[in-house]
Amino acid sequence: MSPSAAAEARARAREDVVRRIVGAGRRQLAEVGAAGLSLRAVARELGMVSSAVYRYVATRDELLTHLIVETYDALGEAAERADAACAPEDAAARWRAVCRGTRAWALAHPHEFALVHGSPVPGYAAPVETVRPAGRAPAVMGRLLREAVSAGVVDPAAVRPLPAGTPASLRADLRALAAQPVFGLLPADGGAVEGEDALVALVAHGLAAWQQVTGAVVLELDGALTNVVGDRAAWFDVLVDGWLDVLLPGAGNSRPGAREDSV
Amino acid sequence: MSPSAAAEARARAREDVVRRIVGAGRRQLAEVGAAGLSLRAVARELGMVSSAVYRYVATRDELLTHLIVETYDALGEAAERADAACAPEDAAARWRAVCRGTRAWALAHPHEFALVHGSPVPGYAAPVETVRPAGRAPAVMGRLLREAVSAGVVDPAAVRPLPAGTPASLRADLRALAAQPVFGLLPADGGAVEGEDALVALVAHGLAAWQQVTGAVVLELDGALTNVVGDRAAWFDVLVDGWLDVLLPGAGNSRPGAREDSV
DNA sequence: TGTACATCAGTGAACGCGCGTTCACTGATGTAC
DNA sequence: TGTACATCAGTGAACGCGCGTTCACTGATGTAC
Repeated sequence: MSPSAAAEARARAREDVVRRIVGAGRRQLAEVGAAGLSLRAVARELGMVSSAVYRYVATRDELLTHLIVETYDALGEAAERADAACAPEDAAARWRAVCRGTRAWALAHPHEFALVHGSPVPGYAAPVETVRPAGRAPAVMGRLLREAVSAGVVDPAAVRPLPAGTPASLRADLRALAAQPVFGLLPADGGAVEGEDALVALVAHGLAAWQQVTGAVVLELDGALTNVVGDRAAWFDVLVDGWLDVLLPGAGNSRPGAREDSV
Repeated sequence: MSPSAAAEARARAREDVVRRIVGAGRRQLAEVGAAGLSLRAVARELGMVSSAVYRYVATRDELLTHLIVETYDALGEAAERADAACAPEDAAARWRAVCRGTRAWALAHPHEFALVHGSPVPGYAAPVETVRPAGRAPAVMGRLLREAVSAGVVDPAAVRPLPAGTPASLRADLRALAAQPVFGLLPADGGAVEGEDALVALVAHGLAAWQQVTGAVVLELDGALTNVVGDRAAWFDVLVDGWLDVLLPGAGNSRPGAREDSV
């Protein structure tokens, strides 16, 4: 065995153990939630002695960070998959699919979802590595809007404008958001574009819709709908459909309404 | 001192100590969050020995329940106060005030807000006493809508109907919600009412709006807007104003837009 | 008016628990000469 | 080919911590006769 080959094998083995540790952490997380996650329990599940884990993970918080990154990725992948299963030109179907996919993933992995969208774990501050994967799911919605505009599915003239009283600072923030690669609706260099106001307004609607959808899922997981609405999936669909008018105005997208299984 | 007077004095003293315990718990909560709340720390803050607390509170979970009830009440009171400060006939102003008041309270008491609207504390199940106070803040929005309808500010004919595909079970849930005392938009006995569909739809919009507003606050506290929007208050106002068209259609409520401090 | 008794708030020690983290160690594997 | 050495995964004991909860107790206060 050549020296480098041996080193590679060692590295592979290391990575494998790290994967098993993070996997055990994820199973723990699903059972007891982030606040109850413990390195000792992870070691126990893996049949290691607790101190051995420290060969692979420097600290409990580092394990948490791994888990957060993995969670964002899994959530993003769920959104991407739901999107990819639709006909690319059917923006309304894509929007619905992404929303439903997000909700389904969250219901299947409540503790993991809470880890990234719940109250922060006491004493833990999310490090930088966490920021990039966090954008993966929102990016799906962004791409969807961008493609709808460039395909002419959305009529910019029909986009509801921002309220007259919107402060300039907020307009600037939203413009910057529209220019980010995620949306790519405006040139990043800040150059003027025809119909810019409408595109900025569209991004604002997209952000609002994302907040509505994500917030609704958080509240549902929280039990906020207990004794209020029984058929939560149907209610979620109503919520989601309510945005179609706003996100995809013009071109006959208005009030597409009915689900496949509707009455 | 008569026997009963002595008993009363003892009872008053007891209540006072319970109040101080819950107060210390609240301060703890604000500092370390619900997961970190400990009876021992509460006792320490009060200068008692930890076992003495058990004279007043049977268990850590009972203290948590006290805190949850208090939190719902404080949040409800904030909403009520914001509402009461408005001219009763100005439904749009009331809606904005209630939303802003809710957000302001949440920003001022993030851990308490997370206690009732965040991921549940591991191993804690909210008991029944918790249900009634939970409805206090939503009730404010309900009352607002009911009064807007009965004062003729809302034109039922202009209310956007539910999507055609809404399942009957969901319609029934929403109808039941509309008939609850909170809304009081439909008779509780289930008797038919003219324009019932519109009122049910209005309640649905109210529920959606409540989810949007509450969800947006949860996500903001979570840091979801970090590096996205700087002027969060202005963004929240845009969100809130966006619902006016839907919640208060007709009678010139449409697009009231501008804030007092608008450009 | 005085004494025996009951009530009950608060004390202090102790229980058993699980945690994160450190540290000196063993033993296997691969490397250098 | 054989021996001395380095690397490093995993061990086991220990540290100090804070927690929830129990229990036998002291001491003050008020009650009954």
